[in-house]
Amino acid sequence: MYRTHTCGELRATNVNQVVTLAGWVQTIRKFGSITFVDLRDRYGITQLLFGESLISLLDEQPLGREYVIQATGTVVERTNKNPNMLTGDIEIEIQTFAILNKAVTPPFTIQDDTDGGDDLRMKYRYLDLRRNAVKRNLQLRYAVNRSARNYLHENNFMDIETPFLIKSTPEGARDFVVPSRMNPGQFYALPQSPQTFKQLLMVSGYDRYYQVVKCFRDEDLRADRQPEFTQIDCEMSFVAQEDILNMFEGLIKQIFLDVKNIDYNQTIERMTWNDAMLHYGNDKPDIRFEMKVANLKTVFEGETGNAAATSLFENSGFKVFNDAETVLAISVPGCSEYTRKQTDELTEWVKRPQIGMNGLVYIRCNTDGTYKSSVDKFFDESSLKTLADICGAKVGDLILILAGREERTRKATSELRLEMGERLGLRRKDEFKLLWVLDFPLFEYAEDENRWVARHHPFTAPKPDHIPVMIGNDPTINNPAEYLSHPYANIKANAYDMVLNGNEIGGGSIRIYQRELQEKMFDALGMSREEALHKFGFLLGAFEYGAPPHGGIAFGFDRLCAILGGSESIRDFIAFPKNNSGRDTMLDAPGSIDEKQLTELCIQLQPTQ
RNA sequence: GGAUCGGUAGUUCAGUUGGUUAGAAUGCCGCCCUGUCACGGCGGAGGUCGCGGGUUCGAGUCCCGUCCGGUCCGCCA
Repeated sequence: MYRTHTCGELRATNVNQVVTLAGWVQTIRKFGSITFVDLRDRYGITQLLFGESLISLLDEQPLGREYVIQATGTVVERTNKNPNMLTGDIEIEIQTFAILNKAVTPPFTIQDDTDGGDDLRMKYRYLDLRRNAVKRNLQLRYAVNRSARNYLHENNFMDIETPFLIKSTPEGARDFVVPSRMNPGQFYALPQSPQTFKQLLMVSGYDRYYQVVKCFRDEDLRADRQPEFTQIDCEMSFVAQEDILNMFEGLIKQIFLDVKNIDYNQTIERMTWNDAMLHYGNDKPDIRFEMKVANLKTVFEGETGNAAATSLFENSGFKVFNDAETVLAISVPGCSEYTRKQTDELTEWVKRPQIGMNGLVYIRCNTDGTYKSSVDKFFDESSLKTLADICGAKVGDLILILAGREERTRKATSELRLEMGERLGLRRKDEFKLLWVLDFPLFEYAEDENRWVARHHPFTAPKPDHIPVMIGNDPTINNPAEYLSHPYANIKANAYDMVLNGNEIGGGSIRIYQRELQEKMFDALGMSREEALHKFGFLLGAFEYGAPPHGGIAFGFDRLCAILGGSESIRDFIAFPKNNSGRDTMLDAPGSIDEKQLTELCIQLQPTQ
């Protein structure tokens, strides 16, 4: 053995023991005849003391940062203790040491506050991983993994692996594709998720399945998105929505307890998708703070908005509101004293292309009970008061109003709400609020193709009482302009998302398990009978051999870890992540392949456009 | 596919209105130091200002193109 102890475990109780440690040189502090060396391994840092007798040896074999060394000596109590270190009461008085491997000077410092930028740390990820900050994240990830596995195991779930080389599916994200040498001209696809396999496992009778599994989607990336990411993928048989919600509330609570030592004993709130959109403008609302959206005038899902407000707009002569499809407002608490400069800045904020509004109207609910707005020309004091009351604004609030096309306005209002929540410090990283969002629409209208697409995926079942609507109606959209009045537009899915602090951390559904309904679904998505058979014949066939009612959920493992770790970026929680362009800068992947490999695969490259 | 910000010493950054020899901190190297733990002191080395072109007497600085990276929209569950 190279060592008797790790660098994190020696304490005052070990004094006088002769120990051997092995690890990396963190820092060297020379004082003429004595030298201190901080030795680091995965478990911690221990101070080594090289005394006078070792001076000449150190001259012959000088140490450097990140050298791997082995050192033997006696544990002694320090004269100057360091209360900031776990091993700060002791040091090792070295008798012998050996350099196991030299190291060149790393391109950035291996410290908690490194001087290296993201780019460089990714290129030398194996060095970055030595840093505490990154190590802590990976440890947290492992803790979440273990907690989830324990809980699922205790509840009879069985970990079953599913293949990575599968077949391309038409719906959903773009597939990553792998050429098959043995089947020239043909390709595997990497799974976007093990969705159909886990359903087949249900058909096979493995009534509780889980997997911590890689999924692949070839879409453009963000800070919180990777081309390959990990899901905690689960499926259960003989369950209705309520059973699933209970089971996985248990899972997330267990993770909170094991990983964060938080006893999440409050009821997990439930909200319909409609309410989420109406009151938060968002299908994954952050409910750590209120600031709900007031629907002054709205066309969302046939909602008419507030009649009093709407008629006020009609009488005001203020075209912006009166002509707008939708007028939404939020009441920002305690901001009535915002200066002109601040409201102007907010106006600029909503006018940025990412938000895309034309302007912002505000009403100050002054502390003296008066009202002052940016549209005083059109609304008298009593009208402003009426609007403020409709918005539920209190004295001291600043009401922010956006108007325009429904979809954009709602999204912008949601963004504005989150931004104001952020500015007011209402989105605390150490506060956790879970929420179920239920009753999503089953279908979404795809304008460019004039057809329905599955909002979740094509295996999601409608709410039980909406099944007849789906079966009894022709999915064809004859009049694109009025797709909203098509019966399919109102079919709700038996689906659920788990939301944590405004992030979707998990989502799933009760599945279709009857061939007829599944065929109707493919039909509704504009897939021909032949195409459905070709792509999903195996699933339709399986449903004929006794498929049990089933449903499941998948958690975004990387993102869950990031939120629990208080970080914005999932990259910090992945040992070897890819950058914004899907590149691994350490490997320099993806890369080109040999002509020989291409020939074997019968692949000819085209010049890039 | 689009928008936007950035690229200067090993690293993180500063660099004025276009003007002499491009700076700081940190890291690195050398010397000194027996109690440091962000050690300290003295000295030193270190630059294709991403790349290509243009404007100009003169470009790190202005313009065009290009490559790389960050963030966001579209896309994606």
